[in-house]
Amino acid sequence: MAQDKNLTIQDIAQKAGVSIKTVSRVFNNSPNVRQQKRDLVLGVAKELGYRPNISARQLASKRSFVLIHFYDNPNMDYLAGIYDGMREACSEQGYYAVAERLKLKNRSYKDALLDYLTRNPVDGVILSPPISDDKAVIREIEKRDIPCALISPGVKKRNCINVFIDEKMAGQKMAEFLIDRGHTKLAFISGLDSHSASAQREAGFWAAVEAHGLKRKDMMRIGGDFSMQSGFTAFNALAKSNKNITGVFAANDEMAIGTIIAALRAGKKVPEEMSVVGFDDSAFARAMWPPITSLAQPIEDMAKFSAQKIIDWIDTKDREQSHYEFATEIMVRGSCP
Amino acid sequence: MAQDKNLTIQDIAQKAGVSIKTVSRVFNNSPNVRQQKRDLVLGVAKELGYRPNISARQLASKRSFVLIHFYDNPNMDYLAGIYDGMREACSEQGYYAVAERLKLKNRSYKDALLDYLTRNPVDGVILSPPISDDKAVIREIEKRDIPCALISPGVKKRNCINVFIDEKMAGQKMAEFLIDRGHTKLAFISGLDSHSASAQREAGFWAAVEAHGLKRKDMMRIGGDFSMQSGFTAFNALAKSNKNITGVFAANDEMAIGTIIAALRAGKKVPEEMSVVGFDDSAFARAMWPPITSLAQPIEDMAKFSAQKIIDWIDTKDREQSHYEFATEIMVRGSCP
DNA sequence: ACGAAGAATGACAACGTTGTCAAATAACTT
DNA sequence: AAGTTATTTGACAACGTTGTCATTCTTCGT
Repeated sequence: MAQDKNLTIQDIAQKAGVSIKTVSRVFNNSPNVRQQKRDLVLGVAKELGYRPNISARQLASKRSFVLIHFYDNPNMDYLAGIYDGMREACSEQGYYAVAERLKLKNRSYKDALLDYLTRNPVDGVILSPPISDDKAVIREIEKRDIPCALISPGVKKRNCINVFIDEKMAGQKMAEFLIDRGHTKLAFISGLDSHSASAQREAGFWAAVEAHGLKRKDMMRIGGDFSMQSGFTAFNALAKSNKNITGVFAANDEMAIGTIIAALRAGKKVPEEMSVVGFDDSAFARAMWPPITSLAQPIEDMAKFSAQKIIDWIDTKDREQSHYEFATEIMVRGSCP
Repeated sequence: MAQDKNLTIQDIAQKAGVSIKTVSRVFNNSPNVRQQKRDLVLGVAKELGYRPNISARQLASKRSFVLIHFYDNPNMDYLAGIYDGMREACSEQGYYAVAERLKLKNRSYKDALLDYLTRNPVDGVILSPPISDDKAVIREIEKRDIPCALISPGVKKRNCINVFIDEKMAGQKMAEFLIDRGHTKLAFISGLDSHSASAQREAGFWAAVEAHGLKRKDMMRIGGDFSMQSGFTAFNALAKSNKNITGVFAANDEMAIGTIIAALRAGKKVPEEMSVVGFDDSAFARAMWPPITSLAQPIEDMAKFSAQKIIDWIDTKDREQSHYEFATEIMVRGSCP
């Protein structure tokens, strides 16, 4: 198998003794092909190492074979994870994975979307936070009957494929991780309000506080914006208070890093005098020193799964289900061992 | 202009009163079309908002309209810059920008390349360090007559488009920046040997030392590998020596960050007791605290330019020149103000 | 065992470009 | 002004698929 040469459907059809159209049907998972022929064709194709010509497919079918990921969160780690996952699913099925930033801050982002959609037809869409919660965007996509998957949406939509982790439970797990290690005075550093995930993580935080009978007045809640910078300021707020916080839970890794650096500058040892946990398991969290204990979500798997489900949806014109929850894992590292 | 509807060459030809083929010629910058007709066609096309159908083009011409960037340096900032630059040039010309990692560490990377090239035909290639110095890769690409641009190659190749900055001069500039601020005891933290850029930056460093009559024995040279981790260890080496180094030049930002964090942990203030400069002007260098003084190269422009030149090369079957040098700039920030 | 209905198959024309090659036109030569 | 040559144009057949629709096989009910 895996020969070169530009084989065409013609070649396969000839060798298998069937018509061109039957081969085409097999490769499109179309119904109405006897299993026996299907196997025959697949066998011959594999033997000869045939790969369909995407351009011809696009031209004839008027499909684009493009799956696009619209995002507005410039976290490169996260994006790379999604892209890799998408690509894995796509390349198996002869689709293209594409990513495009949609800046929600710009007033005209909806026009940009429409513009993009008319200029570059796409067969499926994946949205990540915060766009997975943008009703206007989702509406436009639904209006065009484009299959759509939402990664970690704040509210699940019934017409989309929803792929998510239990953010609240994850938040609770992280808080309990701190509590289990003896910390009773905790701080939560929140992210941007436009990301509903931050609020859910916070809810989990408070649920853990409640469940373990800790006093709310020993807790602190500091508003951040997911940036390293806001981690610095958060630490300053912490230091100014006399709450004697020893456990910090930042809603993402960048803020955790910011907190740790500010702490180091202030001469406070991490984790000896203060433990910090993050969220996202980013590359920098691993590279920091101390490396940061963080919650890992299987973002690459989630993206791959989303892409796979969208492709199924395109192929079958029907999707089985719309809710898929993924498991998370705490990566224990030096910042809170 | 910019109407919707799927216009075809046919429509334009009709409205302009010329043949389909003439329109095709105009859109391919083919020679042998009277300027008058060219303008006419272009005008009509613009008025109607025509956009060529890429699939049909690919199918008929057997070109892929794909420009691919092969890389093996997982620095996301750098990659994103290159990708954005490529995409800008590509989208103007109806090309696709694609990126693919080639892991030089894997013994089979050459097979992976060949595999990729036969599976996914590409019209042009852009290589970034360290791949822009890999002779085997370059040879395979030349063998297939695929136009190729090298970004920051260690040695320029005459059959490729070479796009670069003067690494040695840049290194010298950074070292002199430290010297100008009164530092006389300097350290250089090198990167991986496989990146020739690191050696050139070091050469610049020593040139500056020489030019300013500083004593070589007051200097330190510490081997790193571009990772944050190696920045930590570098600082430790620094601290152990009794050279009393006050100015550190790291061959990239990650190592500069590592150095600073290690310094903070050791209770050494940056920049008060020690100044640190980096290289690359990465997002994290800007976000750190203190933010890091770093050398910015116009990587996005360089990539856009490379893509543009490759497309010209494809179109005209001939390239004008092969060496293009870009200017750099020191971004002065808190780590060495 | 005979239709009727449904499932499986194939012939052939799209799809929107570019390549080829011949025809028409312009630009020189002498 | 006629003969050459170069430039410009266009007709028509690819390119490798899928859509449509007619045809042939199955299966099932009676």
